[in-house]
Amino acid sequence: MTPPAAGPAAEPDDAPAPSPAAPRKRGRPRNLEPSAEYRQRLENIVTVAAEVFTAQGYESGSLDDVAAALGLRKASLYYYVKKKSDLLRLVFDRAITTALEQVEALGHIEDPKDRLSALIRHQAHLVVRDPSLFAVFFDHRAGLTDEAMADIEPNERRYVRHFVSAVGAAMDAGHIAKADPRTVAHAVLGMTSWSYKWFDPARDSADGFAEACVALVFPPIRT
Amino acid sequence: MTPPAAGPAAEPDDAPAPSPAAPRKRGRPRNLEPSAEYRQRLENIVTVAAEVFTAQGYESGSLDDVAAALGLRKASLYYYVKKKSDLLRLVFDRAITTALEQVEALGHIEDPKDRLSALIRHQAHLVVRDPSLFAVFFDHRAGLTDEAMADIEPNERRYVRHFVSAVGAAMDAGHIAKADPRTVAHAVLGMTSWSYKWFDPARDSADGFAEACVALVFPPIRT
DNA sequence: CCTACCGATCGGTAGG
DNA sequence: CCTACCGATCGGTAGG
Repeated sequence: MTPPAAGPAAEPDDAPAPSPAAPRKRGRPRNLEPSAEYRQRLENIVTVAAEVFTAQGYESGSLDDVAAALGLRKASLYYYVKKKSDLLRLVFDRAITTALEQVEALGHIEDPKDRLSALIRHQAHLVVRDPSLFAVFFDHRAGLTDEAMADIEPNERRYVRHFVSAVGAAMDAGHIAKADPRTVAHAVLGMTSWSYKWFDPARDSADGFAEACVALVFPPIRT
Repeated sequence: MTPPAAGPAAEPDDAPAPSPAAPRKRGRPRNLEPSAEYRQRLENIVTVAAEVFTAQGYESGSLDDVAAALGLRKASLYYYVKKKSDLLRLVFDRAITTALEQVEALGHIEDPKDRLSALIRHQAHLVVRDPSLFAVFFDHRAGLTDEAMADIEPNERRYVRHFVSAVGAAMDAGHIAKADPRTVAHAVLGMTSWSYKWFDPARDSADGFAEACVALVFPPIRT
């Protein structure tokens, strides 16, 4: 495997993109972008790290364990990350990024009931699809550095806000009982997210679970 | 502080209580029961350990950290436990024991709707009252030894069964939509238990939260 | 991406 | 309940 000129493990080096008016840099531009193969391998490392950290915890899942699961030596991981906590941060980044992207794609739904239903289905499927990613996200926050935490928290808040506002809209439209929207939003997030602790794909159906959650919040017309 | 003759850190030593027909043991009976003060101090250690493990995680919360939070030296903890994982097990024991006791006290309620409502209120208050105890219980299972795990799992299953059967009864009685009872039970457990991740006593009301959960499952009559 | 290695932390023990 | 201490693990580095 040929090392790219610069990867995430190298010095930050992400100078601001030259503004349109900036003078052209002299000479051959440095290879700032890591190669596609490199990024691909890093993605794989993150996936495996999430599995190891889920099974053993962040602290006791050693870099030797992660490397072994990848068929590498520990020192080779330092070619991809500068420190262990970078691995954790990458897991967290992937978790909120994918979650947030998908939720944002649902923001356009006008009808309050449809929007909240879609959010519930989304959250149920998201967590069930990637249990180890979210197990790390939910259970190993203590391992994050302060800086990583500071980066992630605003995104998390935005995420929760989508649920709070959808819950509030559903209340205003009379679809669910009036209560504190933040509380109810967290109840909804809890009932869906909790699945990483019990859901067994061999036994449970993702759709069945998602629909059960929707039906709990919006009970089908009763006789 | 005077050491009791034997504490949990000593050899198991819990010989079965002599059956009524067993011959009287000769001589002064050995002091098998740890003193009340000793047990009290151990309880305190468990409380503090739960806080330390919640804040830092089980692996990175060192025995030095736990001892310091108690105003002790690390080696002194070995007067109370034989190994670090005993501390974790004691936290888990306290969590399921109190949870199970309270749930069992609710089993007598006949009306399915009342019973499930009571279970929901119970779970909400339980977790909100003792967030660090349950944070450890929910997030640091990986630190348990296999034996501790084997001891705790059956109790946990019994606990879940209470919810599954109450959910099933509420479905049969037509109070909630028909679905897989196990799935719905876990949804209910999730929406209540999740509170250890977001509930802020300075901002949120425990009763308000509990009632919001009940209202989500049993919506008040709508106009 | 690997071999070899160092330093710090930490669970646990000795002995009082 | 404490002081002193040991051994193993593990994150991280040197150097190729």
